[in-house]
Amino acid sequence: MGHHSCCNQQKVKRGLWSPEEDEKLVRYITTHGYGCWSEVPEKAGLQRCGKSCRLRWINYLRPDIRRGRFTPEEEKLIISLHAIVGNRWAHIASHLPGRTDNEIKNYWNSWIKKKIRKHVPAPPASISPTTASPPNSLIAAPPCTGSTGTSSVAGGANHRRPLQHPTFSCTADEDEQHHLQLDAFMGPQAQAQQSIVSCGRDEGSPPGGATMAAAPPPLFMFDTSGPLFATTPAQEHPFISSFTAAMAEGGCYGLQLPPLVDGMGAMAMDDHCRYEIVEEQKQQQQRRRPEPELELELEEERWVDDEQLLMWHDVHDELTTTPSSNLQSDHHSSLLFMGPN
DNA sequence: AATGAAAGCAACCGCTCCCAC
DNA sequence: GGTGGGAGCGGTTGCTTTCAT
Repeated sequence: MGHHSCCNQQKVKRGLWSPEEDEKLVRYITTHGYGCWSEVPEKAGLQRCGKSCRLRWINYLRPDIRRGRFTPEEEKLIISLHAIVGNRWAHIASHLPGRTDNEIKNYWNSWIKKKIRKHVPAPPASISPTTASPPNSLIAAPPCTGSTGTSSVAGGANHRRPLQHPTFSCTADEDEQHHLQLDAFMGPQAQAQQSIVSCGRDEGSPPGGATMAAAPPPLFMFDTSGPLFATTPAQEHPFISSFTAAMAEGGCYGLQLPPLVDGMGAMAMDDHCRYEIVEEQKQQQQRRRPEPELELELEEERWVDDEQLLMWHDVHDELTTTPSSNLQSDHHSSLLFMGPN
């Protein structure tokens, strides 16, 4: 435990910020900038550590901060991005102007909690590969599985309390409408889920347990349970066809998505290379095979649609221009797609 | 009206990365 | 190449607010 080195050197105040402290910090940064956060407290006359000042500024005092409820568009974006990059809140936040990673993280975590709670009453029998859910509904595993990964938008009866933010307030009916819209958005993805078969979860994510929260299923996956590069009927899904066509047109890697991280392009080598990679993926999958109900849930939640494809391109463009050192996510490494060939 | 539970949110903690030396 | 400090990030905690009974 203990505090940061910058906090040990002086007696620092902790806890909530007072308006006076906020004012001091804002006044200082707006006039001097924040070249070195460790120097900010002293120069601004605050008895806080630099990290605390930074956090306060970034999460609350920044002039461009946008507060209030997430719009449906923002929610969609968060969901899509989370499916792609996982718990990289700062990265997700970079796609939502005015939103902070902390805010998105809090939103996501509370959303996950709602989802889990919603499914607590569901008897185990309801989790059946063929009967568990209506077409547009996605299933959450019971809490004992600890599954909190990428997930559906749980609309319907389970509802939020009235909005508290004055800038984005709405009535309960509007709130309901808001989430119905979100459900409508999520529907096609659930329908497309059969297009995808699985492989490659985050390294180090054991089956079940809370770590699933940090290891959402990748957006694109491939089947390692059958013959190498076997085509599944599901791959005939229109999305897949259009997707592979787009890949071909874009001069991408043929059977694979363009790499999200540096070095992944090397995976598009020869068959021998691919074979080794797939074998490795198989072994990893064996090590972390989910429990049956979890597996079902993951299957339920594999969804893609054209909008996600566009999102994927955006993110890919960004990630491929970002130094790989900033993108160590195993999540990215699992982002492969094997086409119908 | 009182009280406990749930939800929302701000802030802290610990870790990793980056960079200067 | 090794080291230390600063910055940034994700996970977690705990306080406040709101809801339900």
